[in-house]
Amino acid sequence: VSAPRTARALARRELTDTIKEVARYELAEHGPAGLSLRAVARELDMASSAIYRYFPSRDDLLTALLVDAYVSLGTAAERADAKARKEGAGPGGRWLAVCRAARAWAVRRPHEWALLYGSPVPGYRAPETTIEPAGRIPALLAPILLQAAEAGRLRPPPRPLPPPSLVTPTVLELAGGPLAPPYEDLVDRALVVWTTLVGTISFELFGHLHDVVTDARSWFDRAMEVAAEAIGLDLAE
Amino acid sequence: VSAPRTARALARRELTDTIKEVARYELAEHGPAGLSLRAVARELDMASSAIYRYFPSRDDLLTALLVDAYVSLGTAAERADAKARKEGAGPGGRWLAVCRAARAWAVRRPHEWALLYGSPVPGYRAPETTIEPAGRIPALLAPILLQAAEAGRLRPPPRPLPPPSLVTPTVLELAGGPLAPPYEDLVDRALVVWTTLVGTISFELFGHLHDVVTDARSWFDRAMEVAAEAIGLDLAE
DNA sequence: TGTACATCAGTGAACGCGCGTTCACTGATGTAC
DNA sequence: TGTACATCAGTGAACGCGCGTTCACTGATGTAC
Repeated sequence: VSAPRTARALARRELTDTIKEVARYELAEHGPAGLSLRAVARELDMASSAIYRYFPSRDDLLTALLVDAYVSLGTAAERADAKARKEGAGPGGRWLAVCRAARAWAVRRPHEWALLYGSPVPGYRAPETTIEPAGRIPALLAPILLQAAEAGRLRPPPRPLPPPSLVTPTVLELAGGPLAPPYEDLVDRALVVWTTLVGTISFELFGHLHDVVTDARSWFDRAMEVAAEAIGLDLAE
Repeated sequence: VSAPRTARALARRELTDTIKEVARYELAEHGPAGLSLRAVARELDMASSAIYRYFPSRDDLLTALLVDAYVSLGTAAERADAKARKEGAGPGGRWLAVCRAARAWAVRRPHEWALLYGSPVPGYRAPETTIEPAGRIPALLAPILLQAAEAGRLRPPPRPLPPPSLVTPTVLELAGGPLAPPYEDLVDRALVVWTTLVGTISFELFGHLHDVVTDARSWFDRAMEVAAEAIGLDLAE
C-alpha cells in the first residue's frame, strides 16, 4: 500500500478506513447479519448512497472487514512470535506465545473473532481473497513445529496414527509435511491442536465456559498445555 | 408432556409444533438474526399477529428452538450410547459412539448446531431454562469416563496437571470429581476433550476444513482419537 | 501559469421491500349449571 | 341434554420503524495542454 499522491486519494483512504471502523462498531452492536450501510452512513453524517463510492455493496464491506480481521489477528500472532524468539524462547514458548496472542486478540475484538470463526453469515460467501490471510497463523505455527521435530524436541506419540494422512496434499505441502518417522502423523495431529485452539477461544467468547471454569485466562493456558501433549510439545520450553 | 384433552388443546399443540418446524426452516435460510415471525406466518397462511397466540415474542420462539435443539441433540447422543452399551461396547466405544452421534446430528441440522455452538445472537440472551438441556451430553460423557477410571481402563497422563482444578466446584461435582490420583486432573482434561469435540464439528460445519481435509467423516474419527489420548481413553475398546 | 475538460465524491429522492408488536374485533370452542 | 357465558384463536389494519440499491444531479478536485 503506497502513500496517496493527491488530496483526493488521501481523503479516499482516510474515509475508507473510517467507514470500516464505524462498520466494525456496528458489527459489534448488531452482528454481521445486521451490519447496515445506512447505519454506517448515518453515523458519519453522510447520505447512505455515498458509501457506494467506497464499497460496491454491503457484502464487499463485509469482505473488507473479514480480511482486515484476519490480517490483524495474523499480525498480532506474528509479533508475539517475534518477541518470544527475541527472548530466546524454544518451540514450546513460541507456540504458547502465539496461542496467547490469538486469545488476547479475540478477547479484545470478540465480534471480529466471531466473524472469522463463528457461524457463517447467511447468504454471504467469502471470496478466495480471504484464504491466504486466513492461513497466516497456521503458516506461523507450522515451521515452529517442523524445527522442533527436526531438532528432536518433540515427544513422539504413544501410538502413531495409521497412514495415510487425511490432510489434503496441498495443505500437507504447505505445512512442510509429510515428515519422517516417528513424526509421520504430525501434520494431522497439529490440525487437531489448531482446532482445539480455535475451539477453546470460541468456547470462552461464546459463553460456554461461563460458570464452568474459574478463570478463563488460566484455563486457556491449561487447555493449550493439554492440547500440546498431542504433538509432544512442552510449552515450558 | 401429557396428552391434550380437548380439540382446542390438541390443535394448539400441533400448530405450536408446526410453527417451530417452519421457524427451523427459516432459521436455515436466514440465520437466527434473520428469523422473522412474519415470514413464518406467511408460510403458514396466517396473519402475522396470530403467531403471538403461541409465542409472546420473537425471542421466545428462538428460545424454544434452542431448547428443542439441545434436547434433540442430547437425545440422539443418549440413544447412540444406549445402543453402544447394548452391543457390549467398552468406555472407548461408547465415547466414540456419542461423539459420532453428535457430529451426525450436526451434519443433519447444521443451522441448529450453529444456534447452539456458533456465534451468539446479538441482542438475545438465552434464559436459564437452556442450561440443563445444554449439559446433557457432558452429563452423558462424565459417567463413562468415571467408570473407566474406576475400572483402571484409562492410561494415566504423562504428567498430571498441577492442582487445583480450574473447573468450577459446581461443575466439578456434577462431573463426579475430583478423583483420586492418578486421575486428579481428569475433569479438566475431559473439558478440553469436550471443547475439541465441539470445535471439530464447528470447524467442519463452518467451512474451515474445506480443502484442508480429504474426508470430513474420517477426519472426525481421527480427531476424536487424538483428543481421547488426552484422557488416556482408547476409542477402540 | 492559466485554462478547458474529465474525473470523481457526495447528495437527496425514490423504488420496493422488509420487520415486531399492538389492538379492537369476530366467531368458534369449551364449561358450568 | 340444552342453554348462557367465558375463553381463546385468528383477523386485518395500523404504528413506526428499518433496509440495499439506483439514479440524475451538483460542485469540487485533478490533469493535459
